[in-house]
Amino acid sequence: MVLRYTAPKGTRDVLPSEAEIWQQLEGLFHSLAELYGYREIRTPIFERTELFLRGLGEVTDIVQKEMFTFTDRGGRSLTLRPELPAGTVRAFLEHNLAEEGPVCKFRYFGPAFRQERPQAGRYQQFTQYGVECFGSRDPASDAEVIDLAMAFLERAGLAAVELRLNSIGCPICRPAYRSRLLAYLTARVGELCPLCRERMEKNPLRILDCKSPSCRAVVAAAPLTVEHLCPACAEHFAAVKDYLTSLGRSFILAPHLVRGLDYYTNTVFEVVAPGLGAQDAVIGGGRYDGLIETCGGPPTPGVGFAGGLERLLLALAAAGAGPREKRVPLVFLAPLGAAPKELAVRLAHEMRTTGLRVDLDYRSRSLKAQLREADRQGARVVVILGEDELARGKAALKWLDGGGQEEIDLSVLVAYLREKTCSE
RNA sequence: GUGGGCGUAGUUCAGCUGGUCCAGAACGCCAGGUUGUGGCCCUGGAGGUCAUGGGUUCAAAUCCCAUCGCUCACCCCA
Repeated sequence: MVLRYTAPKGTRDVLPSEAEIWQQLEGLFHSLAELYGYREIRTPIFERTELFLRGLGEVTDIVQKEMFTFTDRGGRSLTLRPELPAGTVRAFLEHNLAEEGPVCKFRYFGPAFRQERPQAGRYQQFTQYGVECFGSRDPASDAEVIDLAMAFLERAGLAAVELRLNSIGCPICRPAYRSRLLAYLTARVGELCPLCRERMEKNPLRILDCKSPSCRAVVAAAPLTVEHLCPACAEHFAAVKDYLTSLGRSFILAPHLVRGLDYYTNTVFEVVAPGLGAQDAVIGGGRYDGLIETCGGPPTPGVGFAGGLERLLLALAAAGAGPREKRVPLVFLAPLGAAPKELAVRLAHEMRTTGLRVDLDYRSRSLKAQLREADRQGARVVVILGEDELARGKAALKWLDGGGQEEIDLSVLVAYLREKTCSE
């Protein structure tokens, strides 16, 4: 088979059979976030490049090698958003939404783009959903965000997940911790992988997260962030844990968890699911009290999480779980002959106008073929329109789930079908 | 950016130590078995330049090279 065109690398088509699950998950996310008070915000798919440089940090991998950047005809540098929080912050500041109240809570859902080699659970275009809570420093907000993330996964049908939690401190306690860590690592630098030796300069915290066995051995005895929090951070972290416990959300302390984006402070967490291969985090998030200021706004605390829908779908498939599909009952029209077909076309129009889901086969095939088609589509009932029935002003209704067959006057057909199929 | 695996019907795959393979199976699709009755069953049918290009050979889906594509992993993240 010679294909002239294929979808671009790292992108995928959501075919009709899958689109239904997408709709359900999207709907679930919106309705649940709504219950928690997070209102939807939709921002552009591309932004000025500088926004991401500032927001994400110039030394992050995303900025250094993963952005889809282009220049418009006016010579401005634009970038397809690699994540949604930056645009959300921009809109928050641009429209002075902070004026509407001390705490602003947003949810978002939409495509994001990163130019990197695709692999299981990682795409160049993926769908990011998440929430942001701006303006609250309260640990209860951290707990709320995490609770919402977990509730969403739970309701989506993903039961076996693991919530991993850590605190990486704030600008007050982190420098001190950082130098302690560096002192420890410098003594054993020879045992680190080449990559981590480079990290010593740029981002030593990331070494804690390295998967290389030799680094893990070094890191096992390294000082931990949680042991060097300032009193405020320690208190905050303790409160987050207490809140989570009282909400019935169990978690696993992950002292080596550090997230790859510069803007995180205090709480960081991720939710991992089994069966996902190397990319097993379905949701990641945390607190980022410095982000809004970095983007040019007033000092404003924030917490949030972001998840990838494609990854969630993979996890659901691996777990053999997922939301149940619930479709509107289908009425299938099966005309036999020219005159009945003409009537069927008009009937279908009328029925659809009244809200019935109706389909028919225009190919004028045998009744057997039409019934097979109805069955294939999962129809609830077939309306058989033959010359005989029409002559008597009637139609035959065949209920496909074993309910038998009956004749109904054409004059009351639509009302009858509505009553029978729209009641549940 | 680096490394491994793979590209055969709509789908999942078999065939790959070269020769009844100008290629098979299952599922799906179409039709018949029931001159107007689905799902199960039976029968038949359609559907593939074996990713593309080149090479080796009397002979290549099968060996070699290149290109393209997919995939997994590293890096990093959703």
